[in-house]
Amino acid sequence: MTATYRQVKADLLEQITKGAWPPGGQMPGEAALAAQYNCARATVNRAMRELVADGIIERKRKAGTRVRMAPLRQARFAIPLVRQEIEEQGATYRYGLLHAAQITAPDWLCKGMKLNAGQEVLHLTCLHSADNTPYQFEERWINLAVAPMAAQADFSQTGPNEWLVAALPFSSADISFQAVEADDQLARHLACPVAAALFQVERTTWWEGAAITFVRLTHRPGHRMTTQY
Amino acid sequence: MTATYRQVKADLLEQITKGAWPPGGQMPGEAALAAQYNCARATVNRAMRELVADGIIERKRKAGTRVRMAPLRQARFAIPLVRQEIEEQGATYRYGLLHAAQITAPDWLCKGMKLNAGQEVLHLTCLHSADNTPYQFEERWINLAVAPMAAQADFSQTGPNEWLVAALPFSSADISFQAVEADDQLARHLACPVAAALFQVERTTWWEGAAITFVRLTHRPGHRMTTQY
DNA sequence: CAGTGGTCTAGACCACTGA
DNA sequence: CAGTGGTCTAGACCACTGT
Repeated sequence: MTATYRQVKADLLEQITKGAWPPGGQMPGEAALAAQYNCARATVNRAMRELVADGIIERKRKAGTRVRMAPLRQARFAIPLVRQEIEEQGATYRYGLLHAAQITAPDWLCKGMKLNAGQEVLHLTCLHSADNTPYQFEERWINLAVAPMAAQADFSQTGPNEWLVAALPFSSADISFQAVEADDQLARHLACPVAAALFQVERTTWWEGAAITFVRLTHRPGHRMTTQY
Repeated sequence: MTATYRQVKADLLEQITKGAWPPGGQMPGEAALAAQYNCARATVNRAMRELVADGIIERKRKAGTRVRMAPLRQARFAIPLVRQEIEEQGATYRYGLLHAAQITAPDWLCKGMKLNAGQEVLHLTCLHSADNTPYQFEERWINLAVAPMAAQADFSQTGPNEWLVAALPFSSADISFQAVEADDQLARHLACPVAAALFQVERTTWWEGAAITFVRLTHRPGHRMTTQY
């Protein structure tokens, strides 16, 4: 009876769960397992590579494979596009551009985006609504040195995020999540009391080493971000 | 000149980034690419499987491979153990158990953990400090039906999380993140003003379909969770 | 039904690294 | 330096699914 890599992976996971090899303990080598499962070494290899990706085991050449001491707890979460997020809840999405202006990047922004002092950026503020109630307030700065075409783009109908995703699809980013108290501006736009606790996401997006955009997304009170692992 | 799967992956990514195949557009099949890169089909296959995992492309049998319309934006983040998180910042970790009691699960908890009404749970509150200032307030409920040994465990020296990780290492979980206003209890324990905005994590941990524990971790003001993608 | 990706194999060579 | 995982190959069969 030969085994598929899925079966091998599942069985190994079960053995680990049952404690066949204690955390930190060494597991048999690929060759041994291949013999045991009556399959090719490549099959065992794939199963074990996935277990590494899942944070269950660690492998080192010569040293062999070990069960992780503390299982690496990690989760993936989707970075949502506001429009999708709202529409998936069955609500009507509405977008409004509140303000747009070309300005000289302030110091704090230059630091975060690694801009040269005096760099021109496009500053936007927008509001995303669900069923006509404020859902997310967006404040964004776009680096005009990297994305000069943003100066001509029309953000009155479509959010800058959707424009950017279309214009520069594949990029990397730093993200941070935090809780903030609503200041006057946030309270006004999100129709909530001043000092309400708000969930805020900040994201700096990079394109070939240069920052394209920094965005601060502030959600209405009670917003939750959820995921599983 | 043959190519490794890394080279193939990198080159495909570059082609995609350059727009060689527009979003939604079809890419060449594995056989064609293998010929083009002068490598085995398995090599191309591995490269493309990783691009799928990265959310860049979509593949279907017979239909072929396409560049994703909207690149799947997703990020991984590590679920930290408070102790590690604090020690990595170079601070001294201190743990304190504030309260422990066996109680009957309240209704709202039964819903979240899918418990039978009247189920006994262990309720704990703890404080994690960094350099002797409050860092994270933990409120936890443990399902004694699934983890009866928790009733005998000593949580006065070690946090329940570390105990659980050791006792039941591999499990799945639902997580949610949100901003909350400090109530009296939180303000007292975290030494912050009432109504301060706090970053809160809630996590339900499952073991073979049954909830082991529900935990609510509330961080001191200003806490940020960060990651990259 | 036919084309595409999914997976397996048996064997090979290589790179890293612990003993 | 020797053992372990990392990767590649050439070929094969299979499963799914669009046409």
